[in-house]
Amino acid sequence: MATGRTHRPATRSRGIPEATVARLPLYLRALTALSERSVPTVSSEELAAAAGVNSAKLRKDFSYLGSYGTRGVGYDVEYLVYQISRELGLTQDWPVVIVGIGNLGAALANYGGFASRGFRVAALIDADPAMAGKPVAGIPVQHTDELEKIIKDNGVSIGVIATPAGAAQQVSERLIAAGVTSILNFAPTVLSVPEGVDVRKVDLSIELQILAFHEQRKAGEEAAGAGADVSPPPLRGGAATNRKGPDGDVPAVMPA
Amino acid sequence: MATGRTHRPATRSRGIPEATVARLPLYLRALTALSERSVPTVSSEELAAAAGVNSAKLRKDFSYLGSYGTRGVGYDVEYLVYQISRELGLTQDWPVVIVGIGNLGAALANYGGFASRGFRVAALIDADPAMAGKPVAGIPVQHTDELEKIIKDNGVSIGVIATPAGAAQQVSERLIAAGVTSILNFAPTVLSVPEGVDVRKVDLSIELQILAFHEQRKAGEEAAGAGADVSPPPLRGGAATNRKGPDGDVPAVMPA
DNA sequence: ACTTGTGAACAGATTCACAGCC
DNA sequence: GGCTGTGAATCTGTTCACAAGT
Repeated sequence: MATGRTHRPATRSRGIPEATVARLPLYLRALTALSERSVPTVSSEELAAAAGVNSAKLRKDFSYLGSYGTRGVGYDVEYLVYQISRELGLTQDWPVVIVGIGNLGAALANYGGFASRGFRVAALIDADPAMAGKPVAGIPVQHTDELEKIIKDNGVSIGVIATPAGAAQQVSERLIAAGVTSILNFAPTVLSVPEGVDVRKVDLSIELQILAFHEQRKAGEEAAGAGADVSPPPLRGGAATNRKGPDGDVPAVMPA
Repeated sequence: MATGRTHRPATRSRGIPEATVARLPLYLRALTALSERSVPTVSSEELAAAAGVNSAKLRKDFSYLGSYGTRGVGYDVEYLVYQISRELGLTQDWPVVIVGIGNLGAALANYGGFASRGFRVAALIDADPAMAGKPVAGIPVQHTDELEKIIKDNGVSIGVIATPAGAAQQVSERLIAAGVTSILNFAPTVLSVPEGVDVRKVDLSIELQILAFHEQRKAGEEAAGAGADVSPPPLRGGAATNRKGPDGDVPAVMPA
């Protein structure tokens, strides 16, 4: 097995940190906006502001791609747009399929930013026979039975799952068996997939819960600042070790 | 222990790492499923598998919340559901507004997982006067003019932005001015907000671009393993230092 | 015997701060 | 003078491995 070194940073300029990869699309968007306004060059400071990050981070990120700037001047906008696009693999067109054309699937199909940047909706797939043939966003919906054929005929390697949670795992298995190796999952489930398949998930309720956590904390600090006590009735003593409510403690959530 | 120390880990059990917070909703979902199947206890190993993480990470995460397990046995499902819910602030109900009732906004409004877990759609808001009064997901859409009043009357602190990119910044400013302190942004823009306001973003095209990056890399490694050359025409020499195409290099993207 | 809880080691990401080049 | 590129320092997160508790 001399191949497939997925872990080590390889020789050198390969092995861009994951955190950097996740920011490249952000930079690309900001650069595209500058390009449309025909701005020729931009400093790390300006670009960082536009992308919502700090400039040291941006420079470090770019340093993984190569030395694409000019000291004392900044970065050439067009040049960088090309380099980042290439690094992200957007100089080629990726056909994607969307499975599950409910409200969300339809919204995704209609989303413009799709086509604009290297992606093409190759097909819409839904399990409901009544949907078959109906056009959504100008593309006729096809039945799940056709899934394997569609994937193969179009050389699709990226699939978007927008089905109900219950169907997602099975859909992912069919996609993968047919040749898909990257999945964007909107269904609120953990997908289990074989080694080598990438999954990214987008989950509304998780995001809201994270916001709620911080929101609650803000309320608590505010109250503390004003002199009120933060934790009124529920447990959690102040002692460092040996907490844990023994048993009379789970208040009105459902248990016995 | 004066007031509002937002940065240091405080005395002790405050200061749950951000990465842990982001996983709590995942654990909660897995636990809820177990709870529905009336499973009384679960080991870190089992729960970790269900949540798609490894067990050491899960135990470490839980250790930030307190000692809620029993050695040799595992965790009590109901008890943990309650503790995590409380930690996330889901024992109270959070009213949220959705601004921008296009395809996506409607999909979000219809999304069930919303109401189920501590969130309540208090209002739908859209700038199109033609939408006003129309019910979406059983809730009548209200006009943007009412935004401030709606936020204040309902004590909304979490807003969801599903408008086009161009409107998002302005909408966020109005939400914040009216009292919102957490925003979930689906518009493909960087929002700039004052200190103390939390923003999380969900961006389809960023996720796809990250997948494309890995997809491209897979294709490259495969080719390399098979003996083919990875980088056919474009630049990027192999030399370690002193790269950067001097000027005849930007191939057919748009520049001069 | 089994599983949690956690220090300690490790790995990854961010920030600092400045040398190097325009 | 101004701005990039990057080592070094720092911070955050993950994994290991085992002592402690049931």
